Amino acid sequence: MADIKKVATGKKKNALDILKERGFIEQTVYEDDLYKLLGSESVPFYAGFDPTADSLHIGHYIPVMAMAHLQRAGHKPYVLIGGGTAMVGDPSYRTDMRQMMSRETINHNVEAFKKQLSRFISFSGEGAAKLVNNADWLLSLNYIDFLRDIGVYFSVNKMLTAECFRSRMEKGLSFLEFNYMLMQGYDFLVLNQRHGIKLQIGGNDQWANILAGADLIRRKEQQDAFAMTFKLLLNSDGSKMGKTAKGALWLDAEKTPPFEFYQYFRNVEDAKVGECMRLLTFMELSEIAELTRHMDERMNAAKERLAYEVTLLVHGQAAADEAQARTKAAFSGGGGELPAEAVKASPDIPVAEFLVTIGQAASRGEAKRLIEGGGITIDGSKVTDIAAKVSDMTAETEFILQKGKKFRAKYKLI
RNA sequence: GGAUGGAUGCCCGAGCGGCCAAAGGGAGCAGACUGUACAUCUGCCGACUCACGUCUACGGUGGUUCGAAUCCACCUCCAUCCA
Repeated sequence: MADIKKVATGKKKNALDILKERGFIEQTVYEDDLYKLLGSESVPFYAGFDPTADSLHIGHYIPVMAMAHLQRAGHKPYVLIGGGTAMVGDPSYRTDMRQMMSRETINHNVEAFKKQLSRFISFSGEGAAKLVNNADWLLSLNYIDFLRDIGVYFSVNKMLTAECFRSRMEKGLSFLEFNYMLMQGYDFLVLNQRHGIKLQIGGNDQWANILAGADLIRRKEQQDAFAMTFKLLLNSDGSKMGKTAKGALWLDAEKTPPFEFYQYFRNVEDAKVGECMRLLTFMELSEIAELTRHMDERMNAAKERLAYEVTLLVHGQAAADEAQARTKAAFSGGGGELPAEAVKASPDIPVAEFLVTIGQAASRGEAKRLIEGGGITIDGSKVTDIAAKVSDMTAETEFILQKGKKFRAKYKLI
């Protein structure tokens, strides 16, 4: 990982160039002016996060990395927690209305966010990042004042042309949700007035909302305000990257164990490895180019590196090392280094039932189907009889069980 | 407030009295091919049972019927049109 201070004090490169060459940028406004601004002074900027869960997930990763790059280039990050807006729910690109949240839940989530964010951006020292919560100004808003001071600047006609609302016109959109754009625009205005923030960044799905704020500042305050949105990580079939069977890929070790997290990146498709490295790690571009030069099995080395780097950033060195070691043990044969998991069961337990016990099958029926499909191997020999007991397969009480190609673990019966 | 249409398995979606644990697609899991990739192909895909089979499921509650996801009544929620 690059040293923050060294980068910050070294010969400064324009942050926009850094983000551009790594492939972050999707859209900007007044790009030339923004470029000059970023090149001439330390610019306070912000990105908003909805505290709708108690962990960030991979979808937040890119804006967070962008914040880190900007901070390293000498700009000052503000993390806006949407404690107030979360009580409304962002309608953007959603087919259903979101659940509204209580203040307690939101506060709990904010704490969790800060902890995770501090791995990427610094909350102390010079240019420290700051956390702000829009509940602080949104909750005390007076409706009439808001309509008069802010409402006048918004054209409903214009709002309706925004893609995020248009797609909702068929399904239905409540007035509550319709106001989300005004509130988010207001956030930008407040932050501009209080902290001199001139730039909002975010995912491209936030483009309309970010623009609303920048426009509001330009019209109401006659001041420059800029917007920047980032690419979304997509699989080559166009689906969002980071979806797993269990839902999102979380940055929280409890929700997505580091090993699983590591494996996700170990398995990204070849074509996306370079992109992931540029967007999700601080690796040098030249090194990335070198590692991803060959589109064949040499790609595996690049994927190992990617998985390691990303896990290191998110979970720290110990977790990254462990994930790597477990991977070696599980996939490079052997198994001596695999830690054995103790399971309370007799050697006479049927294999099918054992699979259910260890959580590798949801029901005995599924376990039997797995065996019928030839997916289960114990100590190297395939289980072929659905009624087989563990003791039929091995005389040992400690053995290696494989399910398919990707699951391999050692168990000890007690 | 009125009229009409709708609610089906993890998701989308067909079924419209017995042949329905419910077509088709997606997701998922396993197998083949590989490089722990992508794409492709094959199988599986409610629970329990070795199995015959049994149970639980088509928004909710009742009803008609030998038999209901399918018909009827009421309720809940959603959409469209009219006011």
